[in-house]
Amino acid sequence: MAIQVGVTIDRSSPVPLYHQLAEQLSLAIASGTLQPGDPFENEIALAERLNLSRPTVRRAIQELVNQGLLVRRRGLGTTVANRKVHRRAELTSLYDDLMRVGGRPSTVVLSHEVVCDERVAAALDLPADAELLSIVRLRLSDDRPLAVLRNWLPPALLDVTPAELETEGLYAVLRRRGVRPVVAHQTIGARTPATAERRHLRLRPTEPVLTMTRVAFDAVGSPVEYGDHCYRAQDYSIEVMVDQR
Amino acid sequence: MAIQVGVTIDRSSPVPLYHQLAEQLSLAIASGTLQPGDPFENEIALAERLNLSRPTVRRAIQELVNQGLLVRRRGLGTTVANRKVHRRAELTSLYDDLMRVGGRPSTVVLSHEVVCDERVAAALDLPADAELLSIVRLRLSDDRPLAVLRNWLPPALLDVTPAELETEGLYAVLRRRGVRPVVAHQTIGARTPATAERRHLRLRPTEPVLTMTRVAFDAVGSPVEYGDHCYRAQDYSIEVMVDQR
DNA sequence: GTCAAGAGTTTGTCCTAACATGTTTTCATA
DNA sequence: TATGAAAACATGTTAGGACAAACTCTTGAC
Repeated sequence: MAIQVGVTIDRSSPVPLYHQLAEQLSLAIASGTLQPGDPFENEIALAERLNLSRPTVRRAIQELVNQGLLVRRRGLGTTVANRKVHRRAELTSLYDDLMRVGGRPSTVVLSHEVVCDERVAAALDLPADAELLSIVRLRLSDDRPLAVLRNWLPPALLDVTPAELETEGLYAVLRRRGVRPVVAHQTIGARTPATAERRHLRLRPTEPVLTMTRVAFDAVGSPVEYGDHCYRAQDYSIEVMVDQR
Repeated sequence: MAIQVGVTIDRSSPVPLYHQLAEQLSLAIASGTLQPGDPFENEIALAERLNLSRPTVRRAIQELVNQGLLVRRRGLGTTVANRKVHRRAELTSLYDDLMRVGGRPSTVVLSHEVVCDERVAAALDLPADAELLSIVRLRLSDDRPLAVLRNWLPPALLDVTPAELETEGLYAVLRRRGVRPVVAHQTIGARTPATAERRHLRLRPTEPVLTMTRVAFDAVGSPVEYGDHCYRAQDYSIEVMVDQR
């Protein structure tokens, strides 16, 4: 039999109804109230029970399907997806990643200056002579060096200070300014490190680094950040969810 | 002024109207008929002109927004997004990638046998004693070795033959069987290669390999493939589009 | 006993309609 | 002339209904 999830809808809230519903269903799945394979209450019954219209309920369910939490099959109904396919939203910074796994991250700002760089400007879709804030940071986890992070910020963000960057991740700093990256293009590779990088990361001669260059934009397509990072390959890997819709 | 794109809708086609519209708009953007920054005809006018309802037109536009082709702003209208943020659906195999850039890829099947592997079975969410088809391939581009590809396929795909794999990419073989991966979880790293890998890839002692392990599932959450690949880092990088919705 | 037709269930598509909310432009007033 | 209110405009949210298509399961015929 279909499982009835406890949901409360607040019609006076500014949060859209479909989003309220999606959040609560998502929580029910995350908390284990709904297990993978469990049949889901059908759209029409759910709409009737919650006094919502079918399009609203449908949209909430669609949101979870897009996240890979639910699977719909015509004629059969909707079921909770295999846990392995649950995708989580990505686009976090290394600092966030380390915080989440309980590391004790710290940052040393190696360099912080305004520059012009034709190649970076082109990648960010800015004029070639645009002033960019160039930042080089050494990221450590529990006092062990982990990565050398080179970043360039667009003209609107020249006021980012070294002090901010030593206490927070770059993305947190951007978020506090209302800048929210929503799409990024990353290229991931590997190489033997340059001398300076090897020294900073305390690598032995044969050890490789994992490299990632990233271009990030916000919702309206304004450039947010260009990054060129290299990581100690022994201690770091990059996880990516890929999907085709 | 808003640009009117030429669109023809075939109501007798089994293809949903919103998808017909989305495809044709997508084409107009790809072909350059619509340039980045161009204002888009508004939803209501477009619906009226094409004799479609607003929800249908909205859905088509939403599809393109999800792909990053369009940007909507309430009160302002919809515009064609900056070309840099156009994301393209990923989840292609190395073979497809090489074909696209005009390389001449070839494949040597090094090993092809049915095995049991507890670790792989767990990743694919299968019982520990499930029979898996283990495949090891050497991928070459213009006769230069590029990657060593180790893959494991679930019990339903034990009939995949070495001959197929030498003429096509793995994903093409799966597609012909009606198996369509829609979501994958990848972990990307770097390391120094094992002796056998170094020999196959003709690497000098200090050169690193880029590694990628991948678990792929289809739309209903059935496992499709487990892959453990290593690439010549000099000749290959992995591109990923990341987004937050 | 087996196979096929049909009923029932559930999601997929499409429509009309109304009101809300955020932006820009216009125009009247101080 | 400057300022603020209102209008015009575009997307966002929600509702309710109708029919289509895919799948399962039961029933009935051979």
